[in-house]
Amino acid sequence: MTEEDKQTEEKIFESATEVFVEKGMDGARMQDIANRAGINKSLLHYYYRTKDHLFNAVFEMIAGQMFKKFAPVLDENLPLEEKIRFFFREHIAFMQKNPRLPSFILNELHRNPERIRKLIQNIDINKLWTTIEAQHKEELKRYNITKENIPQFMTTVAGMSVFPFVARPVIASIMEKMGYDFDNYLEERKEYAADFVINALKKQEASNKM
Amino acid sequence: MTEEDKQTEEKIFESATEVFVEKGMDGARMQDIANRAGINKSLLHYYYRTKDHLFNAVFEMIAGQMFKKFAPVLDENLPLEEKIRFFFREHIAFMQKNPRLPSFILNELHRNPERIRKLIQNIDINKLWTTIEAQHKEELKRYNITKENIPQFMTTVAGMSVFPFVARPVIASIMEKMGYDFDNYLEERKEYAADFVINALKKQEASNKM
DNA sequence: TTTATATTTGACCAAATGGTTAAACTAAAT
DNA sequence: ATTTAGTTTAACCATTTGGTCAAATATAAA
Repeated sequence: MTEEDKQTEEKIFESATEVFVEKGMDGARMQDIANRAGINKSLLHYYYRTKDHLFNAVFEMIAGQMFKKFAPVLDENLPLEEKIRFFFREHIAFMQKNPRLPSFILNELHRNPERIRKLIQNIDINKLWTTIEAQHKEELKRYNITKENIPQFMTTVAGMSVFPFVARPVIASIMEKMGYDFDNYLEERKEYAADFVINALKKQEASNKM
Repeated sequence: MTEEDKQTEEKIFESATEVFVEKGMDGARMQDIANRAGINKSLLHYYYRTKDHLFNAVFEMIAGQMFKKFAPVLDENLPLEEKIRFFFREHIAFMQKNPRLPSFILNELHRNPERIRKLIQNIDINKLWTTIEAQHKEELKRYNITKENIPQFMTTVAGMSVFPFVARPVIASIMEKMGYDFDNYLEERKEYAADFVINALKKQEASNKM
């Protein structure tokens, strides 16, 4: 039945997501996925021909989900400063709920770089820049953000948000030794990161004037 | 012979390093390692009993190498600002030569978090803080870096340095689309990151005074 | 030179793993 | 009720893979 059908196919997809995200493509085992879904291994091949197919389905969904999280930043009609706060709040919150996604995605992109082309092919980066520039012309000028240095700025912002999750095991261990709580650190990071970036920009602005 | 011996064992180690760093533990194949070393697969087991043993040997060497790169920052007798510049220059330069190490290390720590304990067990973090505090008491106060928020600060700095390498495929692809050069971006990042961090601190300082 | 020791190899093995298939089962259509 | 189509399963297969072993080779010691 369509109902039962969806249930099975969906269960497979969910279990596959779990296993792939946790172990990566190379470490994942089809039997493991079948076990978690509580079904026979053959069903995996019945619904998704091969491990590769199944993995692709999962990866595309995950990567899409992650990239979508960046979009609202462009839509929201907020001053740059507020957008920065908005971004860190939303992005870190999303990763708090899905702490393994960043590592998973970056990792698999590393293993298979061609995948990236497919992910970013629809994005017209020059248009993106035009949009941003239109929205924040004065602020960008004030903060000395140019088309030339925007990659530096963007990767700084992205890194501040993503790095804690990519390096989670290390950071969490060290913090444990210091008697601090990692979850608390994440919570505080939403504000700390935003403040840090905004401070850097404002100082830049001050230096500019001289 | 000791000479031949070392040559073989070393060749194995080098090939293993290549393969493990490139493919990770799960993706690496013993046969692949043997082929690159130009020797019989059995020799791998002769010198390093199992794949796990071989991997451990490689990982410990790599991780040690990476962590050592953080040490000079503490030794150097420089003002904080200069230390920050020194760190980004040295750390990014090291990773430029070994662009895959960060992903490799973080990944494998993710796969086997217990490994971290072994890596950081010798580090007395409280003592580390005392050292830093002694070296930069005034600056820390000025910039409002406390024992409570130092994890935020340290991960920010580490992230700015490491993230470009962890997310290299994504960043490089997007930059290519923009007509920019990734290697150039890395080169510029040494200064950009330092400036950015120092700016953030200085603005913090300015706000503090009010 | 002969003996003992270390090194290297090819053949081999057992387990794991992705994938196939034919049969059994379920449920809707006739 | 019977046929038909879709779903699920157990048994099976071929290949890969980490690992072993005994024989062969080279090297040092006697």
